[in-house]
Amino acid sequence: MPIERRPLREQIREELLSRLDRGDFAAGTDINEVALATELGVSRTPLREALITLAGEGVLESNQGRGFRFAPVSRKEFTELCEIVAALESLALDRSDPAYLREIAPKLLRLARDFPDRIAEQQVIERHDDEWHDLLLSGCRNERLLDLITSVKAGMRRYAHLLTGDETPLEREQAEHCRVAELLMAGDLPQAAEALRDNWVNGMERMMSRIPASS
Amino acid sequence: MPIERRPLREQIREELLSRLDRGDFAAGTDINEVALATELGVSRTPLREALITLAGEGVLESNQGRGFRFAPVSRKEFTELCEIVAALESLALDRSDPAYLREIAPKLLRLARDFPDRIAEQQVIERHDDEWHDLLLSGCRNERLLDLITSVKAGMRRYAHLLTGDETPLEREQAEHCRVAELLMAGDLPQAAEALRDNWVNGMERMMSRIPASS
DNA sequence: TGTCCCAAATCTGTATTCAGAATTCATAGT
DNA sequence: ACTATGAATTCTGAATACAGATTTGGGACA
Repeated sequence: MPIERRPLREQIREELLSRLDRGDFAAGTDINEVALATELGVSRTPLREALITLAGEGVLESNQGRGFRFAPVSRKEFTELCEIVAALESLALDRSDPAYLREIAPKLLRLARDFPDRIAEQQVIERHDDEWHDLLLSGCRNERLLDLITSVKAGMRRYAHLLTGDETPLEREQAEHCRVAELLMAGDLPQAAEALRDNWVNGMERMMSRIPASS
Repeated sequence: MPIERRPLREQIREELLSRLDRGDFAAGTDINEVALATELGVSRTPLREALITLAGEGVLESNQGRGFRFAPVSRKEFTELCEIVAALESLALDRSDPAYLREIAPKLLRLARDFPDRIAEQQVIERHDDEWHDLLLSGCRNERLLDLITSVKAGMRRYAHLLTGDETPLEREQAEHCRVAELLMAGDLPQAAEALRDNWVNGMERMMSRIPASS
């Protein structure tokens, strides 16, 4: 059993993202490097490396002389991110092997129907949603594209916790996933890609009201 | 005249990218941090920060314990990158103000026609090409998308120097740019986006033969 | 009371140092 | 001659140290 040995900066990055999911950080707040490094039990060096990576992904902003801070959320930015991910996932679907997609379609349908109960914790729901999208794209042969999608989605994590307590939209999300899966089973790739884009556009609208108006 | 004060890591990143354009680095070669830092006259800290950024953009690879190296080039990866940029630029065009596009269309046409002579240095041609694309997208209201495009294009810089000495394809590139500009003048956005995608697909094919077969 | 200014404290950006992993090179053994 | 082994070297990953920029807080002055 090979023990995990990978750069601290990556572990730190993931820890920060997971804390972001839990809503531990308020958007727009400054990061104190010494404090955070101490809290994480690492030195500033790998922490800063992680922060720089996150800044590159749009999770953080950096200003000369005043360090990093969590980028403020805004409806405009979330719209922009959704547009981007919709286009990228749609492209990924287009670059997937149709045969493979038909093969996993039943599983996608099952996953979509098994959408966690609305009582479930937000964390669980999100993980389930991610799992579904990951499976959907798992047949994409454009590796760079998959990496890029992951990176862009990291930037969306700042918005995740805003959905806590949401209930009604869940059914919509579920229905849309089912629709994509059904279209894939029917082998209609273009329509499936279209439905996927719709899923993102609708998801964007669902989130909109939850995002505080920019100051 | 305010003197430039911004993080070293950014200046280093740009310096490395510009050296990459000049073909100073062979793809696949390891980077010696101390040597490179000394050569640049900086310490390893900001250099490593720049390297990490470049790794995030796909310019470099990093392997635990053995540092960074320029990611090897391959036809597969270049294809992937072109697919991505084609989709992103096409989306950017779609998210631009049609009126603004019609406004800059004449300038785009002029720029395209002024394509540098084939005798010009590769560097000049590339800068001209970039300038054209930048102007084309300058009206895109999705700022995140513009940043993303810049970042993905950084990953393509490893391929730039492979085109040196190419001559014939220049006219094709010029013709394609003109076509996009003309469609924009006519106000036909969908067709222009289509022509832009074609431009990337064709550019990809032009490059293909220049990329050494992966070992 | 409110505002401006300056000193102290805080924090970032960069350099340097340290520890341990990976590589190299020479040598012993077959 | 070739391979395996291990010590020496080189290099990365991480921690610490340092310099200068930014923020904070208090006191002088209106």
